[in-house]
Amino acid sequence: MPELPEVETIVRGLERRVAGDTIESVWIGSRKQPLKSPAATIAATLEGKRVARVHRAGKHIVFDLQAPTTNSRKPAASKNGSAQWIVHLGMTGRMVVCEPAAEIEKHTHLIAKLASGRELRFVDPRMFGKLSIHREGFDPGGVEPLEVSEENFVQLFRGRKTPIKSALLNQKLLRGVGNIYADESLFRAGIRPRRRAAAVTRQEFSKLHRSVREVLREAIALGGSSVSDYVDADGEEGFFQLEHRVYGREGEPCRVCGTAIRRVVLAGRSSHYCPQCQK
DNA sequence: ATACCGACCTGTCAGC
DNA sequence: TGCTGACAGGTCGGTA
Repeated sequence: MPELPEVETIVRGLERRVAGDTIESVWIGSRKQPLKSPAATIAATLEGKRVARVHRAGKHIVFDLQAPTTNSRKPAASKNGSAQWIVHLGMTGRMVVCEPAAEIEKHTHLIAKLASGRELRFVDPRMFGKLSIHREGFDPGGVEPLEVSEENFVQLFRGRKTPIKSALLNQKLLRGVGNIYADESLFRAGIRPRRRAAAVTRQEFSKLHRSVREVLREAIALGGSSVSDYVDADGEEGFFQLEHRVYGREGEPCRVCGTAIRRVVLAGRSSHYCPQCQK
């Protein structure tokens, strides 16, 4: 489901709705698949903590947790009291903020009861999502596409023999770009997905750097892409799917030149491009 | 290093 | 109506 713009939209919604709230108790389902840390560790870490901030690192949602402030001054409290809850939504994961009375959806794997009376739920049918706990300073590696300079961007890919699209999807290089935004960025930059990164010119990299950031910014502004079932923390759909120029448009006319959009499989993923506009 | 493939899961949709 | 196969926003590990 979620790439950088979708996760960013969800994070903004969560920050607005649960930051400052306190997690009173946690229920975790019996499925082990979504858990990267043991259920007992997750539950024990979340319970009693205040959600100080919700932010994003690549496609990961990061909840900064802190122990509630007390009157007593314990030197160790601030150190032991902080932790991070990391949520990766995989393909179909969703974070839902709702009233306790709301029906518990199938594939609900975690429910956190909040002091405000609401609940924060993690729902994920395919269970490719992952929940984990980190002490502090979580870093998934890679650089943020919206922060990287053109120089550093070029350095990431220079000389690699891998197809440029595979490189864009490599989260250890650039974090947050997934299948949709890789295809859309390459279209705007006029580069075919199979081109070797090493064969991309400096000028094309410059264009790609701009395209990636432009596509991500526009997508965030429209609340992400709702292709099948994506909704944000408020249950709202995004609208960037209406702006897709190649993704999911196999056989349809290119919006620029009218040529039929092609689909090929690259690294096991559907890849869409215009054979006329992209070289 | 790199690239391809299956595995991990469930759901949906097109075609017969 | 129901079966089958292809496909889905992601990542990991194995193998050549």
